[in-house]
Amino acid sequence: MGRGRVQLKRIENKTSQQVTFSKRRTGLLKKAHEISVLCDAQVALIMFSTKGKLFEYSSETSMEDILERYERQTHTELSGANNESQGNWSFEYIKLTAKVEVLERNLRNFVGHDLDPMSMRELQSLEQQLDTSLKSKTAWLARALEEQNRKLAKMKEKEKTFTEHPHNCPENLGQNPSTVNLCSPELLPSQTLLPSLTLSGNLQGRAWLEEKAEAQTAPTRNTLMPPWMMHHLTS
Amino acid sequence: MGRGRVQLKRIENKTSQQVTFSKRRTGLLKKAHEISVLCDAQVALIMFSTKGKLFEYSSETSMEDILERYERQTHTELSGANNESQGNWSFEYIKLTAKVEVLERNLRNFVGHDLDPMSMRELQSLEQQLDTSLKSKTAWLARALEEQNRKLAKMKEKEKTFTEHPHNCPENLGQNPSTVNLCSPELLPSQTLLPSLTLSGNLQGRAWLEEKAEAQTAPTRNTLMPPWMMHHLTS
DNA sequence: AGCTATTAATAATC
DNA sequence: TGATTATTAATAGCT
Repeated sequence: MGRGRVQLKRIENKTSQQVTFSKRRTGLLKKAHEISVLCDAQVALIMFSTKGKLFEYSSETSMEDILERYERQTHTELSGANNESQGNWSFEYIKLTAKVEVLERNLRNFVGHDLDPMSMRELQSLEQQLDTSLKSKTAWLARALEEQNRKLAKMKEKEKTFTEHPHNCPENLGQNPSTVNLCSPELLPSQTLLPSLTLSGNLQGRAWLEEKAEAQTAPTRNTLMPPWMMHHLTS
Repeated sequence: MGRGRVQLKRIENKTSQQVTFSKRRTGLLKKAHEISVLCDAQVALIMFSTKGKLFEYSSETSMEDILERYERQTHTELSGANNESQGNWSFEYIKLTAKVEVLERNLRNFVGHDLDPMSMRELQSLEQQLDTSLKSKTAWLARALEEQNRKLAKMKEKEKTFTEHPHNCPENLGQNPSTVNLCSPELLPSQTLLPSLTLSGNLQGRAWLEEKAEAQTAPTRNTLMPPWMMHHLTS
């Protein structure tokens, strides 16, 4: 809806990208508000500009409420270990570590391979790979934690027996083993990380956007939305 | 943009409200996707229909990532007490967080771009930076691990002693408060991450890290958006 | 920032 | 729902 069609592709010119972002952002916020009012829907919209600036909209109920509801509705099936309990911190840390490593590896790959078009496309699957990687790692972590906990539980029990003789053991030694120990040797980062991800052979469906971007090849004017997005359109 | 203007007011007729929701939802999702691609923005959109059905969109990076980033950016609260080990942890964690953000941004930048020689050099610098940072992080972790392992060894020994001499209770085991415990409750991750950190000097001033004020749209003419919404448009 | 020429979204209707 | 069409709304390209 401007003077000429626009193809769904990243605007390279920083300035016009900025301008477009500003205009479309306004439009998007407006439409988000409209649908929330017209259809009495709860809407949360979060946008980060390239420079990292945050823009947000949330319908009547606070953003936090909506996000909470979202988490509730999505994270229901996931392991309840997501609570703010002990393991979380270390878990998050390890997660980040993994992420960095994968990112790093890919960057290295990037540099080393002089960035041919293939690599570029492969790069686009990075996020998905990250997700996968983290998921596996999570499983692994869970197993490790469980084992560790079992050990600690054993220890604790022994201590308990121990403390039944107060005169012999005045201190409460149960504090330390009461928490999951993420520092066990098995959890060394280097060992924690999964084997390197293969970049090759991960092209499934990712090139979709780019292909659509070059509209010249597509005589049919099809929807501008990628297939994966259609999933959300099912009502 | 239909046959007649539409008032920004809740549609009473349930059926037409539903129809409108369906149509506009599609449009909104599409536009969210478009702006994310065109302007290389991170976008998260969450919608709950009146009936409670969830619809969502998130640009490339996962929804969780975006929401995380959102929380990080909004909740600028600081955790109060920082003891030694805790401080280290937080610091490292925050550093990692920042790093991931930078990495992701750069990856996003590279994808779809042709890497010019300059960028290439920047990339290498980034990599170096990462190595250094990761090395220190690893070193720290190693130290923590060592200590933790020592503690465990002691415990085991104690256990052994206990088994052999039930009435003998070794002292000061696991009492060292400075002992690194990755699982200590005070280290809850949910307690905040600082706003983005600069990774270090040689990353600043890069073309791809360019910090520029966003060109803001400040509609003087009162469009359909209520005043309170304008807040989001304020720089 | 403003100003159009145009395209895109969509309300009404079938 | 899904398609069609008449209209309005959003905006790309400029200044």
